[in-house]
Amino acid sequence: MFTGLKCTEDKFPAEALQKAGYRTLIWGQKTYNGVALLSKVDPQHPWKGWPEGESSDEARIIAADFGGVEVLCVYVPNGQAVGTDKFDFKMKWLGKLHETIHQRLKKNQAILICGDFNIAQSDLDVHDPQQWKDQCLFSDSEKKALNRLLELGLVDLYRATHPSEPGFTWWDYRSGAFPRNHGLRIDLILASSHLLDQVEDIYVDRNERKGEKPSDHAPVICVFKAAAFPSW
DNA sequence: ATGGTAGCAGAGCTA
Repeated sequence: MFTGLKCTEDKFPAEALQKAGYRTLIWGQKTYNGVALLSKVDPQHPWKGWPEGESSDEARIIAADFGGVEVLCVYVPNGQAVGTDKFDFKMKWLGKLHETIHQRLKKNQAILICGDFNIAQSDLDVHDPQQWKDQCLFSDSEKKALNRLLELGLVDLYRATHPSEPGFTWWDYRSGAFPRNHGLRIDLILASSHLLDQVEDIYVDRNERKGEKPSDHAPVICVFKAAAFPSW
């Protein structure tokens, strides 16, 4: 699962990935956004934008069914700052995501929603909750929107298995945030609750935030037991 | 105190 490709599909290394054995679902966009799903099994019923055919100008969500579990890759708008037009757009986008997930859970569809949520939910998810209080990524309205998603019946897989580890996934490029561990946990894997028992291992790979030209995010790696996807 | 860094694209916007 990838977000923030910042390129059109022709610039994404799909061929190399396919040679390495991955199926690729890509929704690219010039300069901004962009999402992709890689898999070792065939995706079924893929869609992007919004599921009922509603179009979207921004490449922020791509999904497909993999062996009976629908996987949604999301790049939630950053929101820039509380009170801006971009923040309003973020809140509206989260409303649509809520409705989309609600429809799927109503049909008992097993789902996994992973990506950059651009929201830190609790004090444990933030290096300095006082500094971040009421700021974009940590405002009450954003936290409430994320809580509404979870209340539909989803589990935050990392937090459920690591109740006291911060598990930061993002550190600003500025001010030496990574070496100081001034991070936030904003990249999440939310799942239908029955999938929690199927988690073999889940962790943040901090090594991806090191080295030459790293992303400002580190990936959350989740390994499921084979029983989670019986048809694979 | 409104900085600071990075990517894309080729200046300024977004994060």
